[in-house]
Amino acid sequence: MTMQQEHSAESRSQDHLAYWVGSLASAIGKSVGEQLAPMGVTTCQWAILEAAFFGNANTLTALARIIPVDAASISRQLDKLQKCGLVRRRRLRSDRRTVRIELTEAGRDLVPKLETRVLANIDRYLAGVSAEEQAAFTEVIKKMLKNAESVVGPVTANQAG
Amino acid sequence: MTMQQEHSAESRSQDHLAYWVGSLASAIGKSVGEQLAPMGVTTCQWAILEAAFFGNANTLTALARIIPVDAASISRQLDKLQKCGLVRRRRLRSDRRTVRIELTEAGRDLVPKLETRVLANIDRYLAGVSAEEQAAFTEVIKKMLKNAESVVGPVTANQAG
DNA sequence: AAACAATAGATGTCTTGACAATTATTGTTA
DNA sequence: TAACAATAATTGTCAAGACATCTATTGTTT
Repeated sequence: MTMQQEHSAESRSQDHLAYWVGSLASAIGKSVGEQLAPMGVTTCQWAILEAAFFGNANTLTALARIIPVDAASISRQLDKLQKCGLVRRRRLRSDRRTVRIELTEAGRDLVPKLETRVLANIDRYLAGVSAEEQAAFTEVIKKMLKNAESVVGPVTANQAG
Repeated sequence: MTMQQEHSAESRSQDHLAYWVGSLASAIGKSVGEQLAPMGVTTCQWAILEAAFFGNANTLTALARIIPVDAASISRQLDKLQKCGLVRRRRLRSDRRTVRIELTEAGRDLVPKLETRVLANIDRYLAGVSAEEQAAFTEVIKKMLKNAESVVGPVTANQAG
C-alpha cells in the first residue's frame, strides 16, 4: 500500500457530484459532436443555428448569453456559417452597432434535420429514466444554477467573469 | 411575430435536459477554474494532481481514462507540472513503456489546499439541495453514463472515439 | 454641444485540446 | 526466433476558446 493510496478513504473530488456532472456533460458533448460532424457542423455552430432558428437570440451578445462560449469565438463561428451560406448578418438602421443574425433558407432547412438527429441520439441517454426522475433532475440543476448566480455572477454569460 | 418565433412551441434543444447539464457543467467548470487560478493551477492540472494524490491513476493512460481529456494533452500538462516541481516521472523497469507519475513533496503539500478551496466553493452550488436529492441526482447521472457506454462506447476514455 | 462612459461587434494573440503519426517497448504468432 | 500486432508515451499540427484590445456607434452628463 503506497502513501497515496492511504488517502483513499478521505474526501476525493471524484466522489463529488460535480465530477459526475462533468463526466456526463463531456459524454453528451462528445455524442452531439459525433452526430453533427457528418453534417459538417460543430456543436457551437449548432447552438448558434438553433438559437437563431427559434428566435431565442438573433444578436451576437444575445447568443453569448445563451451559449457558454464567449462572444469573440461566436463571432468567428458566424463568419464560417456565413461563408457556408447558412447565416446572414445585417446591421440595424435603428442601432448601427448591433448586427442581426438571420438564417438563410439553407439554414432554415438544415436546422430541423440537425435537431432530429441530435435529440434522437441524446434521448438514448435517458433510457430507463422516468419522466418524474427527469423532472426532478432538471429541477436540481436549475436550483444549482440559481445558486451559482448568487456566488459567481450570471453563469450563462461568459464574456466577463 | 417573425418566422423564427413561430417555432417556439415546438421541441427546442434548450428545453432538453442535456442543455441544462451542459450549462451546469460549464458553470461549475468556470468556478473551479476561478478558484484554482490564483494558485497557479488549471482545472486539468488539478485533476491530474488529485488522481495522482489519491492513487486513482499514476500512469498517463490511467489518467486519460479518468479525466475527460486526451492523453496527448495530459502529457503536455505533465510537462508543466514537472517543470513546476509538483510531479515526477519515472520509467518502470518492469515495463519500460510505462511511466509512473509521482507527486513531489511540494505536490503532496499542495493538493489538500487545492481540494479544500475547490470543494468548498462547489458545495455552494448545493445550497438547498437535500442529501436525498443529491443521491437521486447522482444516481440518474450514473444511469445515463451507463446508457452512454452501450451507445457510443466508453465515455471516460477520450483518446479513441 | 462637448466630453465622457457604455455598448456591440470584430480582431490579435496565446493556450488548450483533438486527432494523427512517431518512437520505443512488449506481447503474439507463424 | 523472426515477423507482426498491440501498448505506452510523446510530438506535430490545426482548430476552438479565453482574454485583452480595438473601432464604431449610442447614451449620459455637465
